[in-house]
Amino acid sequence: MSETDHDPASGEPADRLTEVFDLVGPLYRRAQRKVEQDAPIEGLSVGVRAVLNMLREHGSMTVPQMGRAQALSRQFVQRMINDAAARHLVESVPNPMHKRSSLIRLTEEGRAAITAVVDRERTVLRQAGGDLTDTEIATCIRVLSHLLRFLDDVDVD
Amino acid sequence: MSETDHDPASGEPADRLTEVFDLVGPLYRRAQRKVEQDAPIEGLSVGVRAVLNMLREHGSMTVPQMGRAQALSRQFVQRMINDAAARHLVESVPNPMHKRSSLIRLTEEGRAAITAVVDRERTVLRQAGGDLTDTEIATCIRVLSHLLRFLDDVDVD
DNA sequence: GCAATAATGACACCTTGGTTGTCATGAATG
DNA sequence: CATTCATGACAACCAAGGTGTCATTATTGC
Repeated sequence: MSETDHDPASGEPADRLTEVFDLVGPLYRRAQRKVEQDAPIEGLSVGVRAVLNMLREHGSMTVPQMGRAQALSRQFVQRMINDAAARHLVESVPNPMHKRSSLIRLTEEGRAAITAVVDRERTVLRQAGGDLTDTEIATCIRVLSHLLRFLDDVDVD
Repeated sequence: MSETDHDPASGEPADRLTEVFDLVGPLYRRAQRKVEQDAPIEGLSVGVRAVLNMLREHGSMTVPQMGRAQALSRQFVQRMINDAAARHLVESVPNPMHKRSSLIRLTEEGRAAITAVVDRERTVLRQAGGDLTDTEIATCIRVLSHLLRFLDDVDVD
């Protein structure tokens, strides 16, 4: 049928990259649905989950830092953090570096919650991994990171 | 800065897959922003772009078919198609297979629009490709497809 | 030390991708 | 022929995420 009129195997890398992005969309949507259908146990919205996860892997940071790190608007991150704080998942501690913007830190409760969620996700992903090799996954990560870095010049706020 | 100094690359493939999804989110958001900041020339929303692109690569299909193909709700696809139809980017032609549900086909105008958008995106991606090899990209596509297929059991509608 | 500037927090509002629910209708199938 | 199923249309709704604005407070430059 109307296969790619340009031979994919020999084609420009750019064509293949289009394919990558055609996959990223559905993948993102489905993952999001899976997560929010799976994680209501902790009652974490996707946004809150995201910021908690940032804190989990990066350690304490300020709100604007988190926004920049994920190319999310400062205000959005703030809202998520406020939400999380209201549930005692994070707390703000004075920041020795910046007087005005305090560091956000996971509470024990928060750490427990995000760890539980991530662990649950990992369990699912372990099945999803299937026959994928480490090398393949590493390559995938490298490609995606590369693309992400390239698109990184967007400025929010 | 955000070196992975605390994140040992040890481990289960599942851990690496978590990384993949951690990349998919930001990538999706940024790509979306790039697209909609780049494509307002044609005035295509992300949704309309998506359905047009489906028609472009797959040929004419019915609305429910498109929904199933992308795990989007029938109604959402319909809205996008209606939108596109209102702008004469698609038209419905009688379907020899199903009397009731007509085939949606790209108009010349629609084909021109989606082709222009995709081409423009390709140009950007060509730079983004950089030093990525075809093999790497192919691997990435394989991994993502695999994951997508795994998450595919979601049912909408 | 003081004025100018930039960064932060707070809050309100908006857009939009996407779902769900419902209904009428017309087709497919028993 | 009766029933079921699929489609289109439309409305209500939700959540992710952005934008605009303002007051406040640091930080910087002089």
